Amino acid sequence: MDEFPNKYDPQSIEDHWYEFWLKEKLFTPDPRSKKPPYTVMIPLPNVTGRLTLGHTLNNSIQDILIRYSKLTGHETLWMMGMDHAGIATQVVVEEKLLKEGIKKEDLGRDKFVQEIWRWKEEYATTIRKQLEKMGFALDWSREQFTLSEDYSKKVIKVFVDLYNKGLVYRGEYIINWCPRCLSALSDEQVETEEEPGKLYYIKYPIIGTENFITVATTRPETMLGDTAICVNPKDQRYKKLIGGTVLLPIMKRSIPIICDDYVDPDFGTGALKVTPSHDPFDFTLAKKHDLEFINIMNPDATLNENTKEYNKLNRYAARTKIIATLKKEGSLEKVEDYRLPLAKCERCHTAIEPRISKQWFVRMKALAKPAIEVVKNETVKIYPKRWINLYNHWMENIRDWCISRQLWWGHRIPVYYCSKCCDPKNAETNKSRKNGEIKPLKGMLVSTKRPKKCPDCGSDAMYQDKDVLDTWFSSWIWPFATLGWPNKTKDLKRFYPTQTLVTGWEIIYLWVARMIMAGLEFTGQVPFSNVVFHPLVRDEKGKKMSKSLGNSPDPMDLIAEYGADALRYGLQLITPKEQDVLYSEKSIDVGRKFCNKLWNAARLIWMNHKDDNETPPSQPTIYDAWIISEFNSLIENINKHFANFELNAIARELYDFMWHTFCDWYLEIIKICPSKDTAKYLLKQIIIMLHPYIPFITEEIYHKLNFSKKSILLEDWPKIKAVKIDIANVRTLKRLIEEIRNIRGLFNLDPKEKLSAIINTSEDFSNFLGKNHMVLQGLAGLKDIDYAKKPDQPVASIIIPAVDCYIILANIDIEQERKRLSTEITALSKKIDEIKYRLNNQNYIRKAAPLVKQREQKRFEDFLKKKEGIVKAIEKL
RNA sequence: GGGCGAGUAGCUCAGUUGGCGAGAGCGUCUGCCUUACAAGCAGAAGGUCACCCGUUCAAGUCGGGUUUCGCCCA
Repeated sequence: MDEFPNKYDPQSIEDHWYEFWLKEKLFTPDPRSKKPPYTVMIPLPNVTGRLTLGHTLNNSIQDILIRYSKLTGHETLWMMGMDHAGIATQVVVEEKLLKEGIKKEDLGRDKFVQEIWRWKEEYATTIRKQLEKMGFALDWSREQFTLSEDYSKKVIKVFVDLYNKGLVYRGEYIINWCPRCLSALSDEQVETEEEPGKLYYIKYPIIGTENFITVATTRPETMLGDTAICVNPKDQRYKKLIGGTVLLPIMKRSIPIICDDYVDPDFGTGALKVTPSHDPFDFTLAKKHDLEFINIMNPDATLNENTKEYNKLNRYAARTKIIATLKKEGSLEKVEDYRLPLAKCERCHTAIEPRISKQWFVRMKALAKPAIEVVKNETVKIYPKRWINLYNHWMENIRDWCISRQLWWGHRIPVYYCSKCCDPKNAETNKSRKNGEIKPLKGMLVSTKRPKKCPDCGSDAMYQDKDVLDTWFSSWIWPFATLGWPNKTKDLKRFYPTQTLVTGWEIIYLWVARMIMAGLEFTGQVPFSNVVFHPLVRDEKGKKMSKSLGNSPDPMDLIAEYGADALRYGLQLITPKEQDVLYSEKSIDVGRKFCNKLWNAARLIWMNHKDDNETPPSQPTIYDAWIISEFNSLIENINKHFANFELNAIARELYDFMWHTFCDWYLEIIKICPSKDTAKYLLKQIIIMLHPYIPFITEEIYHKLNFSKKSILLEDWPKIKAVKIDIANVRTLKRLIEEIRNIRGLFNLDPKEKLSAIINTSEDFSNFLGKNHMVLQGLAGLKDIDYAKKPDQPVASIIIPAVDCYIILANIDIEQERKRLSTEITALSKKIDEIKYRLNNQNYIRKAAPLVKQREQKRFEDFLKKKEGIVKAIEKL
């Protein structure tokens, strides 16, 4: 341990310390320990690919909380796991196979799923490696996967339990359908983008007259499935037509004209064509008015046999053909350019096709109610507070959750149908099962185990529902399923409910709200007491980072260049509390410089104080007392910030203290005025406080300095140590040095030139300076100091509270000095007038807090004295 | 159209319940390789706290309005 290079090299130490932590089992908690628990559940990364900068930020925050909690005496558990990420993973693997010329249908379900498992193993390894490189204190011994055999059992149990409680039903509904993935998507998996399109005005002849009614639509091809025209009942233009019939062009069907308040008379022509099977709005309208439903599309968004000659055309080709026909018929009134919001599949960006189909749903209203309550009464606290509004808004307007997906990768729905006596096409259970009344369909069984025989007819031809469950249906039970639920395990008892969930606000509905509901429903407890939302990482121009834009740097590249600690620290420094992060690589460089500074401070202490004690000094100097007192305020602030999850503020305070207080002042002072123990003791305290942010370098320094514990992670968080020495004189001295340095700069003096000074001050402070003149001389660059003497030549004057100091300058520019002092007098006079006005105000005297009044009075007196001093100084010039 | 957030130094942002001379980092400028650190040290310049009105002894901070930008929802 006698090597201590003057440049910090992260690459040479990081891997070693991670192995050390694992070997010492520092990340694996002991369920038998008596310490209070602190549990954090990682927002499970998807196995779709590598981690991004967003993950880096998210996980760094959790690591900071975990390490801080461990240092403050908690038994910590950071639960590791990954998400099978149904649709996302399936799409990625499908695309990969397509590039090799293989279609998933050619492989078949089982082989394709095997293919995904292979992919999963590969990427899980990559992800693990990345998390290790970042230094995260994850408990690898408890690692989970949402599609593991064990975890899957829990997911299936939840489905069956909810079904038995009447909270799961199969129903017909208009859903978001991706014609490429051939699957239902939840509302949250749909992204909307505004795109240029056209608005087509189509004339529908009114039967029994020569007139037309014109409707405007962005999707003319859906007219083949129209079953009504709808207008607003208050719309004067159409009032007489309500109850009439029109002839649907092309299809030559007659359809009714109805009215409803939902129709916006100002949009298009004010008349709406109603296509119940292919538009969510029209679907609701049709249910209300009991209209006919005509499905005109196949699952892949080609038209079906209900469309005559358009059969098998895809939707866009059909649109072109229909427009041509309408033109020929003279039914197309006009076409306008129009920007329309287009719904797309979040994963493959194909335009969504609304579609009526049979899907499985969870009834949400009853689950939401207690979940709203626990946030309101702060059993679950949300940081920052403003996200509560969003949570409440969604929860109060919650809709049933469509949980079936037409995918191959996922938990297969545990519903079995008898091929003899059950027709699943008719399996509509939402009506019969309302109000918790359970009337299972004939020949259908919902069960955790595959049945051998049909419960109704005894046939052994039972087959399982082809669909799988939404990914979020497995992750909403994450906080307790990972701890052993439904078994009452030691882990569950010890670590559940968890303490803090850290996540991005974009999954507040998808995940956070649902976890709260599941926790309450299945464990009777909230899953966590705190939810900390952190911002999104954007690039320098404010663009969201994404793979497709290619603007997200690979954290691994950054680690290779700057080190993991630099990445972690730099990121924390630029992460605001309530705004998105604008990432710039410069900030990582700031992190690197910070690490290097810390490294060198440790190096200095290693060189000069290696053999000191690591305990507080038994005989502190006044400077020791001063730095300990400064450190006390730091501890106080940081503890406060931790309580509010203000990690950015902590990073800033630590930066400022380590660099600008400890290094710039204290370490410089003790080069001149020697001290024992304090530097080493404080270094230890500082690296303990920095450890949650920059674990590698602090562990390295800890060992280089031979501190006593096996790992810095086993240390205790610093506590405030009362200071018994009056340190006011150190503060004045510091101020004096700053002012003298300022003068040096202003007069462009050679830093090597030693100056002479005359100081007039109190007896106490001159006694202090008498003993401490070396510090003043060293740090301000003085040679002689005269006390209680008046300057007899032009000088540069420094007037601060309780000290008048004159710097003797051989070739002083008198005019420059006069100007400087006059400017200062003007500023002071203005300030003095302001304060004077306030001090004399009756309301101020009556109302202001005593502490404020005291401070203002002091300021007033200081300003007056300073002005007086400067006036005298000008006279002497 | 509805909601949320933001506007403070050239840039990115801090600024607790109103109360010290509005701060930091980066950038710019000046001078320094001063024995831990040039990935450094010592300094400087730079602000009508978006705009208007109000509450108050006192407003960057609270209230109302205007405006620009960003995001979410329909």
